[in-house]
Amino acid sequence: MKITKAQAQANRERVVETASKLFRERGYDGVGVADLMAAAGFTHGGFYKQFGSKSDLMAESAACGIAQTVALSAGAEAPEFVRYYLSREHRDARATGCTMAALGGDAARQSDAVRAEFAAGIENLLTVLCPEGGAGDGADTGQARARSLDMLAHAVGAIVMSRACPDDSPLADEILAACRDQILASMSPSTTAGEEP
Amino acid sequence: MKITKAQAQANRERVVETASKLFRERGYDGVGVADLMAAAGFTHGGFYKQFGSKSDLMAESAACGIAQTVALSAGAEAPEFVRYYLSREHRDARATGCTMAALGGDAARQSDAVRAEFAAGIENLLTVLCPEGGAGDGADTGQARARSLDMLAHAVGAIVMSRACPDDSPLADEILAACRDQILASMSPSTTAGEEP
DNA sequence: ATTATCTATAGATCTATAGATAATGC
DNA sequence: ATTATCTATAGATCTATAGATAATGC
Repeated sequence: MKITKAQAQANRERVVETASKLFRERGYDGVGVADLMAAAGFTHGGFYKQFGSKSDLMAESAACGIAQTVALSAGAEAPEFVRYYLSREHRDARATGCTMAALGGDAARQSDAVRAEFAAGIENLLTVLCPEGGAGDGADTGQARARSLDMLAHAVGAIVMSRACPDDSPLADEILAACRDQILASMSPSTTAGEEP
Repeated sequence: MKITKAQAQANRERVVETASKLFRERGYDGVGVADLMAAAGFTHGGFYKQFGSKSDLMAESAACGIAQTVALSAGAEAPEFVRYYLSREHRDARATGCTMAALGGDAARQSDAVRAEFAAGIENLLTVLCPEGGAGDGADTGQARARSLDMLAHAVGAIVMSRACPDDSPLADEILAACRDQILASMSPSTTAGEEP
């Protein structure tokens, strides 16, 4: 019943990826260790040789999930990304969609370790969404960073609110459309400069 | 051990209000029936004479919680409400703050009955946020309604994202400030008309 | 010999129900 | 007599641990 070291490492990664999806689908409290290990193809006893606790895995799987969103957004133009993020397809694909939208509310009630991974994920996403806002400390870079944070929270809120409505609810689609139009409109006039007086 | 009919009704309402707060603080799965009844001052056995199931109570307490936010926003000017909603005080007061921000993510994984209460609550909030968008079907009322939905999702997203960061994280405050400034700026030029070409 | 995984289980939950208790309201 | 609440408990979870098993890797 024992396999190679490399296989063991791959098995561990499979557990993290499976957890990342199951948690997004059912929430942190909606997935038991036994459930999760069975979904990854193991028995639950082995879990505690791979991870210190369920909470440790939650932090690791959050980092894994957010990294997927960062990788996805790195290859896309901003409006293209917004159109995907605010789509019905993304809203309805909870298990593979954005971790912040699926688990942001749960994260608020988790350990600081889990929330630190969320914060780190947001910072990583910022370096991709606004590369110019990374280093430096001027008013322009601060402005770009603020606008990216605002856009991100705006998009996350749209998905959260849309998913909180019943399936096939017109309101759910209305929320997505309203936010998508508004975010795209706020981006088109000028991507970097603000419109404050 | 029996009390008057009026007292029994008051007791039932106390359970709903206690649930509304405890759920916002710890999530739907974070509060057991025994916990909840003890917090309201009862033993857990009585719960099932008051409610059909825990899920029934979740729907009822969601309606109760959202009604509080509707009542609060009804008495305030829009910018005043935005400044309160996007404040650190509101973010840190989970048990008494907005139910949609606290439980929107959880609601997505609950029964259609729970989500129907969320949708109804959003509609109620809309009649308060944009009275002009209620009846009628013209382009202007549709625009006002879309802008209100957008503003609501935007504000909810800001609270969700801010709470997902560690306590005392600078990023958590930065998200609030960025969204507050952006929402206020988007409101000040013209409240009803859009800025599309 | 080491170690990745499995079997079995302890101990603590959680939802829901059954029957007892005691005060209201006819 | 009715009924709001309480006591006690069933049955199903859930996290975590202990010890067995069997293949790797020295």
